[in-house]
Amino acid sequence: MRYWEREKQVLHLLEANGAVSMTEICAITGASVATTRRDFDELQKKGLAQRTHGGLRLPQKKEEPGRRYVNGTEILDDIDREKQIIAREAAAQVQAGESIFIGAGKTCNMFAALLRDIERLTVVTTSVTAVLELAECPNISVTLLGGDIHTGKNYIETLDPDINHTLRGYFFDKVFLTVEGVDLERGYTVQDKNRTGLYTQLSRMTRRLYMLLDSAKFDRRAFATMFPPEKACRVISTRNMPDKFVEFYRKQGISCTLLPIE
Amino acid sequence: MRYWEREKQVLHLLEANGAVSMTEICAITGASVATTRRDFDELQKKGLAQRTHGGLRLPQKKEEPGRRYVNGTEILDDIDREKQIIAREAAAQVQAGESIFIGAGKTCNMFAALLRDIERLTVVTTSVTAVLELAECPNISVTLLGGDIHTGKNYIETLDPDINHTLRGYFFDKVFLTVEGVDLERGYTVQDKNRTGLYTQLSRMTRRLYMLLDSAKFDRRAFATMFPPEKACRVISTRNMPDKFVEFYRKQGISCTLLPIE
DNA sequence: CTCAATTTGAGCGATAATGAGCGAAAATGA
DNA sequence: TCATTTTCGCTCATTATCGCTCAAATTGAG
Repeated sequence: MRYWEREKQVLHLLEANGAVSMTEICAITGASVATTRRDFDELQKKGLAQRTHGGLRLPQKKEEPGRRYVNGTEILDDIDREKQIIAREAAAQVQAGESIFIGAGKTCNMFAALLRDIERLTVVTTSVTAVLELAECPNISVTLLGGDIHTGKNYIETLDPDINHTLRGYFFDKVFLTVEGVDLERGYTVQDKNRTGLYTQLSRMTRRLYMLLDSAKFDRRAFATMFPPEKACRVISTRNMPDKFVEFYRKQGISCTLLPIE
Repeated sequence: MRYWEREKQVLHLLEANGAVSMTEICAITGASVATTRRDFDELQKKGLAQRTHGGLRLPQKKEEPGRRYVNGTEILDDIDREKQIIAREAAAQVQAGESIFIGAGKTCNMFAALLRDIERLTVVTTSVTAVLELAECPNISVTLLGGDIHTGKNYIETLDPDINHTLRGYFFDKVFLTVEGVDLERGYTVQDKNRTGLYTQLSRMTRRLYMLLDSAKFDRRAFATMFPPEKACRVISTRNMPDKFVEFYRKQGISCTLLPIE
């Protein structure tokens, strides 16, 4: 049986059942598992099916662009669980009447969602998703900084390379940021260079700069460097933080909260 | 039975009964409890179900305060149907490569959602909800103007009384706005006075200012006046527009599209 | 026919899925 | 409340599948 015949067969069965198994197809087409495997790879490459262990399934309905269910706080894996624990600790630091800045990222979304009951809170942010968490809270005054929309996996943020003049005259009791990576040599790094200007400026506009770092951030380098790791700030992370970072922060005298992972 | 078959079975039964038991599924699929347990974990991780002792339940959709599901495009009544028709006509006016401004409101949300496939579109807006509709379209450059967050029934917008300096240097091919009310004496009126400055400025920054007016807007007065009704602009509305408005616009030589309500 | 390119099949260690067993925790019922 | 039963979470051994490479078979061109 030639490969186009096999492909036709596979697609037919796939259409009918929603999924087919490797052994099933091998039996029907008479081809070896190696060949069937290659067929499956091919079909996946064409986007006609999706490979699974032991078989193929119909490609999941693609959500329309822009219509994606915006949910930047859902816990999907262990790293998300870490983020949630970190967000809780960060939220515990915020008190009524304070003015804070919130960065963009999933941890920050979770963090924002935990602030709803704090009285007379003033929040400034570049995160559209964080705004969604707080928009309807009458006790919280939310200001969204403007700029071009950039979309990450779990967040939407605004980026404005000339943002600094907008911030003039503000002072924050606390600033909460996440980054894409931390590295002892390169420091805190982010993917978009337009963020570095804002974040660096923010570090000068507060006495309490919190970095929220889950364990996926350590020893990773993103494109643009913001500031060196010894820059004075407070770190909230989990016990998964590698020893060399723990030691480094301790040596620098930087307050470093390591939360247990329940 | 492979795991995708089990998943299909489980989801099917879950949909039908609202809950399934572990032993039940084990019997049906022929898999061991260990495997079924893992399946359940997987489904919970995907957010498709919620684990309980001895089984699975449908995830309860809880509406936390502030976490209200932001859906600014849902059609709930006849007025919404009008808005949808108006939005479609407005979207038909937009061409590839243009730069447009979108205001805040349900009609504008619907309008934004219809722009996703237009190539090389530049969108500037104060509507956070409109941004959500367009954020993930790579063909569209979206800029969100900053400001304080204000929440309406069907939208979230930013308001900045000093916005005008940010707009300096921009020019829009078309500007699409809605208002809270139109009145032949008072003109276009909105609830928040901070919007009038921006909207008045916008009317000077384009040659094509479209007003999107459903029939609930006529003969209503909101708090703040923006500009008089004879101010040059194009109107998109439905045949429900009262005759005196039709006559007025015609006398003023203002282009006025009256759409049939299907 | 020869030779190269493509397609297929087989073997290999690595990886993922599965099933069974065990102590701990939770639900059940007196 | 306490004892019993069920379920849970976890680990470990087993099995199936995966990804890969290399050899054999098939195909097509000169």
